[in-house]
Amino acid sequence: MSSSDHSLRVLVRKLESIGPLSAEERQAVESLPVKTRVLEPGHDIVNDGDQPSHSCLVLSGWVCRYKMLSLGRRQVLSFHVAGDIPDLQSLHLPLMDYSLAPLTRSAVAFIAHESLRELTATFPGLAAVLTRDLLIDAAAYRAWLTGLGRRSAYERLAHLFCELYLRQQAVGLAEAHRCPLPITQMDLGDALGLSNVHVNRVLKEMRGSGLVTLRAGTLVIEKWPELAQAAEFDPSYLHLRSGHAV
Amino acid sequence: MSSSDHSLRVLVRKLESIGPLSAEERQAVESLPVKTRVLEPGHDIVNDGDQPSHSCLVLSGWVCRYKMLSLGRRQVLSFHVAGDIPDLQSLHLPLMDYSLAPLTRSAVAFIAHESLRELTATFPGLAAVLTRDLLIDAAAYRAWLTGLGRRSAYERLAHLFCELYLRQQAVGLAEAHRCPLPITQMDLGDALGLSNVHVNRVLKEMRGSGLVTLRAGTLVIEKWPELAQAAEFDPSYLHLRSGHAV
DNA sequence: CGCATGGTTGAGGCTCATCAACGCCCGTGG
DNA sequence: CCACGGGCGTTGATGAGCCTCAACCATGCG
Repeated sequence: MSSSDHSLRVLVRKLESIGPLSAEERQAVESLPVKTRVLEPGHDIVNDGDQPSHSCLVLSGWVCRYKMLSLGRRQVLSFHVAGDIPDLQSLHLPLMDYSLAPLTRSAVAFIAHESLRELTATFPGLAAVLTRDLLIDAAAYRAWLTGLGRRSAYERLAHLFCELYLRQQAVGLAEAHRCPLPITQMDLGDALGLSNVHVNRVLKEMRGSGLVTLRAGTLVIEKWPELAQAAEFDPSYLHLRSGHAV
Repeated sequence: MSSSDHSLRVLVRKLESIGPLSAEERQAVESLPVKTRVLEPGHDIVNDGDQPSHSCLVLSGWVCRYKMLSLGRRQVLSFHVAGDIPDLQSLHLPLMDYSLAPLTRSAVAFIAHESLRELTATFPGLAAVLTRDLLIDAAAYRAWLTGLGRRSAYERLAHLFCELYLRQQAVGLAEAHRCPLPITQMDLGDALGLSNVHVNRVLKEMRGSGLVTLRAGTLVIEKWPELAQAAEFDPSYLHLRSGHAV
């Protein structure tokens, strides 16, 4: 079931934000066989403990990785937008150690591991880009870890906003000074190790200081320099190819 | 400058804890050219922002990854023991986004990226094992992230102890119910997002409840089941080949 | 012996969690 | 068309968990 509507272009765009692709490589990516689905929040894509035979490319909407603890405690590990393949690592590490779920209505394309193996065997350049993508992922974990361990609630939110803006900009999903952020304050809290109540209070404070406004699923960054400074944000961990002027 | 004393056996042992190696692969790893050094705490191995041309294999002692923030805030991202190559990712991601430092007097072997590239080009099986190692690293980040975000101080310490015990057991560094842990309470705090004072208090509490004792650089696990339960510890994220009975 | 490093303990305070109530928006069904 | 309900955002009150500061102790080393 090939994609007739070029939905795989979001993947090409993402990979090109990481490293250059040849025309052949672009072509090979775009003709990957996929199964497309539209998913609603509340229905997980893959679960902790699974051994999936496909990986999941996000085509639209927002998806997150998360882990659960007792007493309903949830930790969101990352957010994903169009172009991301959050469970790419299951190609090399069969057993899932986290779950994957849509946070909004999302379209995803399932790509068989077999297809990916064939692709990377044929195009070592693509294999290298995908490896880089996995390692950039790890760099993002390091940044989040630093935030959870040593940043205040205010700094954590500021840092997350910087990251999400730049990542979306890199794949053409952001406008000047604004980008989509259609997730609940609960989800933000679960990502930042905070309660939804406290997220709300910090957002109010940020709004008051005129740095950032989050409303109706849109993030508006009014003062990028101040925001980046408050977050001690250094974009190098995203390892983006392009500059990121705002 | 080859290793005359087979110091690379620690690497073989580590890689075999991840996946099987053929005799040729073992031989190839053991004959990697390396430069060995002994390093003292306080002198970083690699720094945030560097673009190293070598990766660093730990031969003995304890090494950590860390990131710094303003006001002296430090976040330790991982601990490493003999057999680990903490900055292996610099082979694919040239720019370091964290620093690497010894926590005790440590012996390390520097392996040129060029040598590693040659090795993985010749032995795809080794390339696969190294990739798996990088991804297991990411799994550990996820476990730590969950701890920092959603676990109490007590649970975080318990979880860390479980991880460090099993990882050392996997490469033959642990005895029954005990293993080395020669790092300061300050370092533990910087890893767990806690102050050294609070680490001290929680350790006292654990000692009191008879679960775990940490003294003179040795961790003694008196009640593994209770400890693992308190931590909600699930070892699957370590993706070890062997079972891990205690 | 004196000093440095790291471990231990107490007092007080701040950040953030929890609980609870209320308002808004929007979809749904009578 | 309106009543109802659920999800989400907002606000207040209270308290737990952990931090900071500061002092003191134990150990090891020159």
